[in-house]
Amino acid sequence: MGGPDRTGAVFAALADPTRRDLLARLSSGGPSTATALAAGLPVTRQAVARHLLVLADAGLVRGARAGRETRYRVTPEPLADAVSWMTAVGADWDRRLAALRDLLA
Amino acid sequence: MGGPDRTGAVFAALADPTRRDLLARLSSGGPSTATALAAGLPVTRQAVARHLLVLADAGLVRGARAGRETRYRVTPEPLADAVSWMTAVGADWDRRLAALRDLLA
DNA sequence: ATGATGTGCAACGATGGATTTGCAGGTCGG
DNA sequence: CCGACCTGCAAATCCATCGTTGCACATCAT
Repeated sequence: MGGPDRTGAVFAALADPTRRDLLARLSSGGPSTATALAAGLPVTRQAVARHLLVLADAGLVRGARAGRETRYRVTPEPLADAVSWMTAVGADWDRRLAALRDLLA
Repeated sequence: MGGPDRTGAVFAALADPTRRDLLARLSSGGPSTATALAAGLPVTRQAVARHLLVLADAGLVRGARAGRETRYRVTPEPLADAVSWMTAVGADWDRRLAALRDLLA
C-alpha cells in the first residue's frame, strides 16, 4: 500500500516539540506561512520551512502557494491511523488482561 | 508531573518501527524478556534491551526482574495522553472549519 | 563447584536529524 | 522597470540515535 511506514512517519513528525507546536498553532490559529510562524518561534524561517516539509511528508499539513506566499493548513486525517494503532495495542493488552482474569477466576 | 515533555517521549518511542513491533508483540503475546524478543527480530539482544529501556523511559512498558530474567509487560496508560493531544488538534481544526462554515453561511 | 543461561554496562563506528548561513528565483507594489 | 518581500535549494556543522562487539556479574541446573 503506497508509502512504507506511513504510521511511523506520523509518529516521527509528532516526536519533535517544534513540529507539535507548529501543528497546534496551525490548528488553533488557522492556516499560515512559514515566515509568519517563524516570527513566533525561536528558530529561523528555514528551520520552520523544513519542519513544515516533514509534516507535509507525513500528510499532516498541506501547503498551497498563493502568489508569492505559501499557506499551510492542517490535514488531520493521518492522525486517525496513528490513533488506530495505539488503541489496537491498548485493546490487545486489555483483552489479554481480561483473559488472564478469566483464567484466574 | 513527571518529566518534561512526556508526550514527546511517547511519540519518539513510537517513531521507531522496531519499538512498535516490540510493543505489539508484548501486547498480543504477553510479557516477555529481551532475549526471547530478540530471537524473533533481526537485531541483537542488546539492541532490543536498549529499545525496551526507551519504551520504559516513556512509560509504555515496565520491566520486573524475576530471578535471572527480566520480564517486560505493557503499561499503556501514556498512550492516553498521546491520543488526547492528537484528538485535541483534530477537534481544534474541526471547530475552526465549523466556524468558517458558519461565517460563510 | 561448574557450566550454561540471562542480564547490564561501556566503547565504537555509522547513520540520520536539526539548525544555521548563503544564495538565487519568483512575485507584488510604486 | 525597480526595490522589497517571500520562497526554495545547497552546503556545512553539531548532536542524538541505532546497532554492533566485548566484557563482567548474577542466577539456575547438575
